[in-house]
Amino acid sequence: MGVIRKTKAVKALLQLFENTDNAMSVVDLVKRLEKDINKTTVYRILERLEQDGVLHSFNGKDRLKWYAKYEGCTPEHRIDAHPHFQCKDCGSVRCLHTNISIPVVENYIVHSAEILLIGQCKDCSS
Amino acid sequence: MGVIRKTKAVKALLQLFENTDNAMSVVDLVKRLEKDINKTTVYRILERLEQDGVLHSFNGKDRLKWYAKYEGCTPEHRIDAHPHFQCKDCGSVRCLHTNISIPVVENYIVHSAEILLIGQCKDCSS
DNA sequence: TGTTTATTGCAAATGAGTTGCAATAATTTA
DNA sequence: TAAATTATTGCAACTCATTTGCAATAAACA
Repeated sequence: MGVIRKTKAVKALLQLFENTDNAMSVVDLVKRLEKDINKTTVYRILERLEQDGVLHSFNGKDRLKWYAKYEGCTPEHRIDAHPHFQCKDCGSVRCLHTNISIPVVENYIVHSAEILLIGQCKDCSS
Repeated sequence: MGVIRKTKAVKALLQLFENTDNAMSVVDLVKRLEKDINKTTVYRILERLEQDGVLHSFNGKDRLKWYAKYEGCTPEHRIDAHPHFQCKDCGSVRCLHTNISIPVVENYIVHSAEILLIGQCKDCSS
């Protein structure tokens, strides 16, 4: 578990996650930071932050890579994973704090689970 | 619900799904059929077959599009979705016939769920 | 048969994510 | 503190799955 240097770029990225529980796609993050940070750097910082347990990543229905704050779960203990919800109208993604138990499956050793619920968020259904 | 013409290309594709319960990635299907069917055509036939309820698609951990036979579930009734399992060693994907109940989530209308379990398959763990 | 409609192939485009490399910045060591 | 080592960043070019436009062909229908 290396130490992450709090460079200017790292700080700028972390700041975007500070005031929200929303997940953000890398595409979106790259766009928001493109004036200050290079695309490649964004990808690499996110990778480091995930390795260090600050963020976690998963794939959206849109097949983009999404990141959100890690909030407690350890990499070894992801089987009772929290689901993510993606709104099919606006595309936004949130971590849900409902834990879903994954049953033991015969013939398969399950290490982790990615649960993506798809539907409509509050804003888009009203 | 349109009728799918059983063209030569459609038949060739369906045949690949006939004797297996495995899911197949589009990349793999394209490769297997490249002598006879154009890549674009493969993509389009798969789309049609999904619209017609013959196949269903989902995303793998590898961010590829995967297809498998549909087996009973209707598009309107996917909430108690069956999970898919992807082996992180060999990359193979299977539909599991274990139904997982998705809890009702406040503030979100859940239409469907994508549950991907990641781990080791029988072949790779022995 | 002639006309409309669906299917296919091809080439080129799109766009997310990655790689190699040189430049810079931070840290360590002498 | 300066030199040496190590980590971070930017840039350009690349990879590769998926999509698009368009013309050619095949099937269905009148």
